[in-house]
Amino acid sequence: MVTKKEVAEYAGVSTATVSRVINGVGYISREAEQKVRKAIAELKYIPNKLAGNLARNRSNLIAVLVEDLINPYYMTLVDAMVERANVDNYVVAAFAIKNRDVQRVLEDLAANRVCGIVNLAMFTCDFSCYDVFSEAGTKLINCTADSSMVSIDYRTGMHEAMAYLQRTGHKNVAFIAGLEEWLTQKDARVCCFTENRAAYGFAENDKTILSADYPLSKAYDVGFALAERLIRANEPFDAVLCLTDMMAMGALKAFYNHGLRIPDDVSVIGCDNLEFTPYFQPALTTISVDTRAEGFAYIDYVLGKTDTVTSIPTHLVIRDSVKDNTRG
Amino acid sequence: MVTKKEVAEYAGVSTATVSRVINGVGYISREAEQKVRKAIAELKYIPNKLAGNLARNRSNLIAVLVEDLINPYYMTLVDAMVERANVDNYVVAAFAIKNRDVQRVLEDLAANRVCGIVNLAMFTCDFSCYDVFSEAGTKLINCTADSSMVSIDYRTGMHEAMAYLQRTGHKNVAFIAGLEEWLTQKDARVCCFTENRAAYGFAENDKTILSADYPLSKAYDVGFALAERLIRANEPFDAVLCLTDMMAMGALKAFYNHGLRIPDDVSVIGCDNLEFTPYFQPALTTISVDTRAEGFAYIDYVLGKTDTVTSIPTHLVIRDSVKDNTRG
DNA sequence: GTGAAAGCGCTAACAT
DNA sequence: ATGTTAGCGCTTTCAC
Repeated sequence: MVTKKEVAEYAGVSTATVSRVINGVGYISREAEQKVRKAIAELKYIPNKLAGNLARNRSNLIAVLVEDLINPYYMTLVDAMVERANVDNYVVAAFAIKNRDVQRVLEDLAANRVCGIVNLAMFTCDFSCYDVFSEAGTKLINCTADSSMVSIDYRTGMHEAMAYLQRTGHKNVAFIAGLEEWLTQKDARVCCFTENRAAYGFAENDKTILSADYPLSKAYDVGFALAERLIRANEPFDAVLCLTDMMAMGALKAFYNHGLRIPDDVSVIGCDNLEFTPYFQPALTTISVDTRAEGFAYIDYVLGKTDTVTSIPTHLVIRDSVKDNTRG
Repeated sequence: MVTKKEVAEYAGVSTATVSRVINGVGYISREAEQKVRKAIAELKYIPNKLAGNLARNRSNLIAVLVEDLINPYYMTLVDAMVERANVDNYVVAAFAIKNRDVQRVLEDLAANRVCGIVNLAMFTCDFSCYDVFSEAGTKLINCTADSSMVSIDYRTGMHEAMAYLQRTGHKNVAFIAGLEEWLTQKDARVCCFTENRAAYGFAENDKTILSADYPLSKAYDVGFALAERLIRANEPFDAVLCLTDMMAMGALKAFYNHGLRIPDDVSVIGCDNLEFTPYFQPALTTISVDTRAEGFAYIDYVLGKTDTVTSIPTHLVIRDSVKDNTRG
């Protein structure tokens, strides 16, 4: 493969000049630029990023840690990140944490001198793991106890959802949270719910806030299991909030299996607004998160374009899974 | 960060010796190995792959080209590839082709000297694009007109599905193929169907083999649209084969909207056995592809562990979306 | 068995 | 405005 040196010789200039036109940095004469561009085109020169990365001791690889690659929410996010990173010629690779030794993965990332790590997985890990990265100046997101630079404003969407349930005459709202107990109590969606349910006229029944072991188990399995638990619990409920759309998918199935009609017998609201939720049966009413903005924010931070915390908007998307009890 | 040289000095040997113990190549005395391992541990040495990649002019990056990152089938595949690649310390990154200039993506891959490209997307591209890679010895899958090294044996699964539909008394089987006309006619699943439908006693009605523009449009949208078209076509059908599970998802919704009950009014069979198809309503009967084997095969080929063509098995998974017409 | 040294292709500081 | 050159950290050949 043709090297920068060959291009330089072909164009009758030095490698530094070639670098300058490629990186668009420093002064170049119109004439020199012409010659270099011509040489690049004619020799079909393709810069070797491997060498560049080594020289500046920093790769153009951004790592995203996810629980599992099939999760549509994370992948929507990754999609947005890829898009944003690409405009600056960075590549993002997703690393699935599940079933793998986290320590080993991190060593891999260190070995490849990734320039940033976005942790989308909720695994727990001794923070000391990350020393090597902070030393190296790697940009970290959600990796340490530091307050995150990107925060999702779930409260707006939650309030819209709760107001909507109130308006449509619901009284007993259950919450399929799915996370482990201690995580459930920290989740912004759940907190917003427990803090405000009284104000919206909902019963304050903690027995209908259900925890499990997501993301250890798959979201739809968790949703299914918790919906069954809810049914068996014999507590009143006329609506169910689900932490994620995939949990809602499982819950829908469980209700269906038990002969409960949605939304006639029970209303369901999801969260994430995954692209295929309109195809759920019934089409799911859900809280939409601006994942594009979220993904962009992560990359902008990693690339040093932002250093203020970004708030990601959410809002309720109304479809067919909530019944209006105030009408016949 | 500590370098190989520092390790060498600390251990009182040369860098070459350190390399040897790390790569497990060449002769090393028991004693030297001890010292080196000790030095590595104490200095917390992490090899710099950037430098290694440059020196051997070949990265440890395997690129996977996909239509879009949210497609669960592709991501299941990518998941398997990641797993397999990781045992040899290779990293795989997925590149979404949609909405991006393919040429630009390929240049990116070339610039990063990826060691292999697995093309899972069905985009069309002048094969000359790939010259630069074959020159460089990059392993290519599904990138040129060459017969692929990995082939999915859809015929087995299709025969099982057709036999099952025959056994359960179906006569008019439609096929939601979704691809463009010319691709539909080349698809192994569709071909198997048209070649054998008569043998299974199904009507030979080409009007119920439906094409569209997948993957340009989303699979569920295509499935939805084609199911509607099928309903309006006024051709008889008592069962519908779908090219993919996601198309089936859309089709299910369309049938439901038109008051058709599945499987009572029409039977549906999907393909791929996505992990959440049990949660479709009804739970989807579908042709399962061994995606794990498929992903492994791709990586094994890229890593030069295989050079014979691998055949990936498929089989029918029976759930609740097909009615047994032979019983009451 | 082990070490010395010549690259790999590029960047960036410095010189001109 | 352009050229020179010393690394970046590792691999690998060749000599000992």
